[in-house]
Amino acid sequence: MKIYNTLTSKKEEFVPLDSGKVDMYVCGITAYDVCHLGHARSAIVFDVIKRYLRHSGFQVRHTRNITDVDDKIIARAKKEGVSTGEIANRYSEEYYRDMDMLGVSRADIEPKATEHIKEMVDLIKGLVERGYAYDVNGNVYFEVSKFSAYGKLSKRNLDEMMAGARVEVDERKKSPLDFALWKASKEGEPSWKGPWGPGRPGWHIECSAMSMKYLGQGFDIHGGGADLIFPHHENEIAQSEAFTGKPFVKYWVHNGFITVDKEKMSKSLGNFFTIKEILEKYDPEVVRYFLLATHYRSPIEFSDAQLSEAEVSIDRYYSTVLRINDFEEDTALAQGVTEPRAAEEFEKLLASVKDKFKDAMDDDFNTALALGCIFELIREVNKFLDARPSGQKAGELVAKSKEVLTELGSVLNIFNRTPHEWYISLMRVKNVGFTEGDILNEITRRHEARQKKDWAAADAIRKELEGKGIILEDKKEG
RNA sequence: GGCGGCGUACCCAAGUGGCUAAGGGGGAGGUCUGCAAAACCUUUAUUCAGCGGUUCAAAUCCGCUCGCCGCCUCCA
Repeated sequence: MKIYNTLTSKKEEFVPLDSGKVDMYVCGITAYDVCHLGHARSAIVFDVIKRYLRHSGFQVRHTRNITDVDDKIIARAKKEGVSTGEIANRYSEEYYRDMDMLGVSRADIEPKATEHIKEMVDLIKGLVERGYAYDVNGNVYFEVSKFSAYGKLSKRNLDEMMAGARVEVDERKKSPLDFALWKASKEGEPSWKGPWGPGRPGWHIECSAMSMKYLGQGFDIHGGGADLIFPHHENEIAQSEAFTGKPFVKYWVHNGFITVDKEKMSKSLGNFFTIKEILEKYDPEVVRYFLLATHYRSPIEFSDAQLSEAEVSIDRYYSTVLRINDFEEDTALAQGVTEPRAAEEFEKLLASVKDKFKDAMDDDFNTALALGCIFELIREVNKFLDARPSGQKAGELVAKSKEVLTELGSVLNIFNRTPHEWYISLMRVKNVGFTEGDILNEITRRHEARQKKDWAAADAIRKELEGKGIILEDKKEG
C-alpha cells in the first residue's frame, strides 16, 4: 500500500510503526458555524481511508478532535449573547447530524479541547522549561527560531517566512513567526487557571496534547485539509518534537479543496455551500459519490451538473442491482443450462475486478479509479444478464457478482441500500408530490390498460408520471 | 515577492517511462420493445496547454513559455 506523504512530497510504501496497527489523528472542526462541503470532503476522505485500512486488515485507532474554545467561538457567543459552551454544543450537534447523513463514521476517540486543558498546560510548561517557549504578561509563545526543523512540512525556511511575514499586530512576540501557546484571557472570555495566570490555550497546542495523550508520542497518520499544512500542522510538529525529541508523525496526509469558479470554497470568501443546503437537493449518497469520484488530493470544482451526473451514475448502479434481484426471484431461470463460455469469461472478470479495485485503493487511495472498477463490473453484469442466462451456474455467478459489488461498495460506504430505498429517497429529494401508494395505483391502472391493449391510455399515464419526474420502465411481467 | 500544485475528448475524470490513453455523463447510429424507457453493441482523444530536450521508447523525466489555482492571516 502506498500513501502520499506531505512531509516527503512523495508516495511512500505504508509501513505502520507497529505492524498491523494504525494510529491516525485527523483534525476535525472548530464548532462555531455550520459545516460546508469542504468539511464534508475532508471527513469523507478520511472516513474512506479508515475503512480501507480496516478492510486491508489493519487495526485502526482513529482520533478526531473538536475545537470548542477559540476566537471565533468567543466572537459568535458574544454576538448572540450566549455562552461559548452553547455555541460549541450547537454546532457540534449540527456537525454530527451532517456527518451521520453523509455516512461518515464516528472516530474511536473524539476529544474536545476544553476537556484537555491540563494536558495542554503540562505540555506548555515542558516547552517553557526546555527553553522553546517564553511568557510575556501571561501570554506564552513558542519561539520558532529555537526549533531548527521549523518549516520542514510546508517546505519553507525562516528567512523566506520573515521576508513574507505580514504586519504583525502582536508586539509582545520576539518574532512575528512565533505563535501563541497560551493566551491571557480578557474580561468575559472563558478562562482556565494556568501557571502564567488565567487564560486559554492557543489553537495548535490542543492537537499536540490530545494526539499524544491518546496515540502516544509518535504515531502513523495525521490528516486534515491542505490549508492546515501551514501554520497549524507545522506548529504541531514544532511543539511536539521540541517537547519529546522524537518524530511526531510518520505520514502526513492532506486532502485538496472544493472550488467554486476555480476558487477555494471558504468561509471568508463567502462562496460556500453548506452540507445542509446541498442535502436538500441531493441524496447524501450522491454527495459522497461526487466527492469520491475525484482523487482526494486534487481540487474538485463544485457544480450542480456534476452532482446530477453523480445521481445518474448511482441510478445506473441500482438499476443493475434491481435486474440482479429480478433474476434471482425468477425461479424458472434456475432450470436450464448455462452457456459455458460466457460463464467462464464472467467468472474470470469477477476475480479481476476485485484485484483491480484493491490495486486502485492501494495506490494512495485512488477512489476515482476504484469507482471505475465498480462500473466496469456493472457493465459486465448487465451484459451477462442480457444474454438471458439460466441454470444453476448462472445463478451462482450472479449471486457472486452481487456479493462483490456489496463488498466493494462497503469500503467506500456507498451502494449499500436496496434499489427500493434508493428510489424512495430520490422521490423525497425530488419533491415528487406523490406517495408511493399513489404511484402503485397509477401503475396498476396502466397495467390494466396495457392488458386491454389500450395503448393510448397507458401512454397517458406514463406521460403523467413522467411530468412528475417518475420514469416507468416496463419489464416482461409488466 | 517566496514556496507548492495543476492544464488529458463536448463535460467530469483515472493514468506519472513501453501491451488497445480507465470509468461516468453527453452526442450520433444500431439491437430489443405495442410505442417508450432501461440495458447492450458500434462510434465520439493516432493524442495528453505550447515549444524544445533526454531516451530504443514520454501524457508520464528535464528546460522554457502561456494559462489557472493554492499556501505565506483564521480556514477542511
